[in-house]
Amino acid sequence: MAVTIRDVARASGVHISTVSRTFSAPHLVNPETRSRVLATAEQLGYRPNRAARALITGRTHNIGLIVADIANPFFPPLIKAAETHARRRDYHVFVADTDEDPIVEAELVQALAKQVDGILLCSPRMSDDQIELLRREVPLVVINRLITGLPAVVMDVGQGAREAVLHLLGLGHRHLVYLAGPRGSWTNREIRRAAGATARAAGAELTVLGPNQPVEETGAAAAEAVLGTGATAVFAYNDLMAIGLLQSLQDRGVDVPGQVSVVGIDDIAYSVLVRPRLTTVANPTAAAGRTAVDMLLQHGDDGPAGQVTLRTDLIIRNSTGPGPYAPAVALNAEVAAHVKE
Amino acid sequence: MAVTIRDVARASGVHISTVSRTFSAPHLVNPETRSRVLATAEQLGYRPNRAARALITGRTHNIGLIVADIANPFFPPLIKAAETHARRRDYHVFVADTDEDPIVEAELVQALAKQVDGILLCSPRMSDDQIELLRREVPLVVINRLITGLPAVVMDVGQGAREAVLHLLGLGHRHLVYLAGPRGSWTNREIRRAAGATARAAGAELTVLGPNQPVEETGAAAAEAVLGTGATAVFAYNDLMAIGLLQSLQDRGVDVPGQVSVVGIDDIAYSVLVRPRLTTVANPTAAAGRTAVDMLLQHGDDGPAGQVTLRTDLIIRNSTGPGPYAPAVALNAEVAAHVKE
DNA sequence: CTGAAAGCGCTAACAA
DNA sequence: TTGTTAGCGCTTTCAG
Repeated sequence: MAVTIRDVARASGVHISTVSRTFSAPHLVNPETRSRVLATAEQLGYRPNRAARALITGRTHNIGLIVADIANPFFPPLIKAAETHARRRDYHVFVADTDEDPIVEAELVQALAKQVDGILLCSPRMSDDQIELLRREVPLVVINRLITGLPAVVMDVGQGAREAVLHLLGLGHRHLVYLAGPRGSWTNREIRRAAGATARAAGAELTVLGPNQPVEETGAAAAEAVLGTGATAVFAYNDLMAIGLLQSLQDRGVDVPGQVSVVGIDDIAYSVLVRPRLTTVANPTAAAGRTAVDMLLQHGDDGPAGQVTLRTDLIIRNSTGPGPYAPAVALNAEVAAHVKE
Repeated sequence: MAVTIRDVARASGVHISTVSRTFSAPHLVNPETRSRVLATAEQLGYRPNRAARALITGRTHNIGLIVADIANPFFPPLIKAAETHARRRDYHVFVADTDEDPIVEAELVQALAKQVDGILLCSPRMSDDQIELLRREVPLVVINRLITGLPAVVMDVGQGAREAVLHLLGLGHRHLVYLAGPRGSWTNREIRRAAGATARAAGAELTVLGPNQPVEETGAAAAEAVLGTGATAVFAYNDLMAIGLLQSLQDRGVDVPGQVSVVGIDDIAYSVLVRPRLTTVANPTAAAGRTAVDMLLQHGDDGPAGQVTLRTDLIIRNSTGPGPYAPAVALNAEVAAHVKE
């Protein structure tokens, strides 16, 4: 089999515990001995067996990352950032995909629990109670959801939604559609709440269409319904749906943003690849991934769990344009004041 | 700490080895005893510690999956398929991203080697020698690359390239551009070779532009160069580049496919989201992911490594149209005969 | 600073 | 069918 600590000990003429120390507590070993051990280890190609180490230290140096759908372009940048950041801290990341299914999600947490030092739950679809139960089995950090007492990093989609609605209002739109996301999504609730409050405060109408699976197809399929409402602007749960809608509207001969304005959320890479380029609320997914890893690894150091909120940014591109009403130039500030809670 | 095999043994009044057997060789234990053990295990919430098990069996039940860039939409469907398929066989998947860097790639293999039962190398950028060295440390299955003696699953991009070029030729194009992919990519070499041979056999011209990083930006940046060649059709290393080029051409007022035809490879989800919809060679990425997992897990059973080639399919959409020459209706069959080696 | 010894949680012969 | 006995490769007291 592979070369073990014993081989190194023998080859360098010391006891295995000295070899062990050389790797896990170098300062406790004589510099000369240390370099000799290191040299033979190097030469033999020795690499500590993490499973064995985990057995005794109780730390696996693995992290679990559970996402709703790897194929959704929202996740890859987050996964990538988390993985790279974790690796830099000598951790490996297990990635698992739940296919948007809360049952699978719970099973995955259980399956991974003993294999990892903690799990990053990204956009979980489980109920709060469910998560509450699971957190006893394994340290959890939740991304894109707020649960009392649980460490979390969320992207402030509420603020983003508010800005987006204000943007639309300022453009002269008075009847908006919110093309909702999936049931069980905290993000979806946040957006809906914030968008609703903002529209209401301005005396504008907001029609909610949904819930929907957060994929292009549902966006495209919603075109008829959107047109049926008579609204002149649509705010979608994510860019995927916004893009699906955008293309579907254009395929029907509806001009965007001439007749209908469309705004998305996430700022996925493809939002600049469609024409018109998509106006959207940028989510700091990479930062969220890194932050979540940090929170998980600090877990225990600073007692009670923190909750970090990351800023979002409205990026105005070409899928939004003037609405049928007079541009409410002063509206932005005015409404903002109202809305500020 | 967590509940161990000893707790279960005590609680159910048997020896730990009986508990062990209940889980790893159920048929060797009395049905009554078994159900009793199972019941207490269930009740105590016992879950075998995989690290401990791995230590003795030598099998971690983990698989490593190394990809060039998670954020490249080519990979997520493959990752997802591999992960789901592996999980069904009770394996977990470590996903790692190399950022297209062969050095990082090699380091990752080494780091993961002891943690996993094998590694799936997807579109590796390393040299053959490098990979040859690494395969001694850990079982490897390579995706999208052929290396003598190494199990591999490849998507037949050569055939796809041939079909694509024939399609273009049949449309009346005689001067094509191949917008190349990254250096070190086997896929890139295959495409180039097949496309070149096919064009040559038909007496058409093929200009190669590259190598390039396989991202939208380079596709967009290549617009000028493409126009400069005077070619009327472009075949890109992947959809990302094709889409970047497509939009960049349109932004310059060049009609696609009116003036220039564009075809990509991969058939990523976004290829139908752009207008015109992209003509492309569909790669069976999900099947590749599943097949690779199977090959890795069968490793050893059937001795020498197999090499599986998966079919690709040309999907004709709207980014390709008539070229300046007479449509060579009969050309397809004719050239195909020539090209068939 | 280094060696000896005792396990981490589990499996795998071997006996009984 | 079940219990006993060794470890897997490593860390961690505790002596020396």
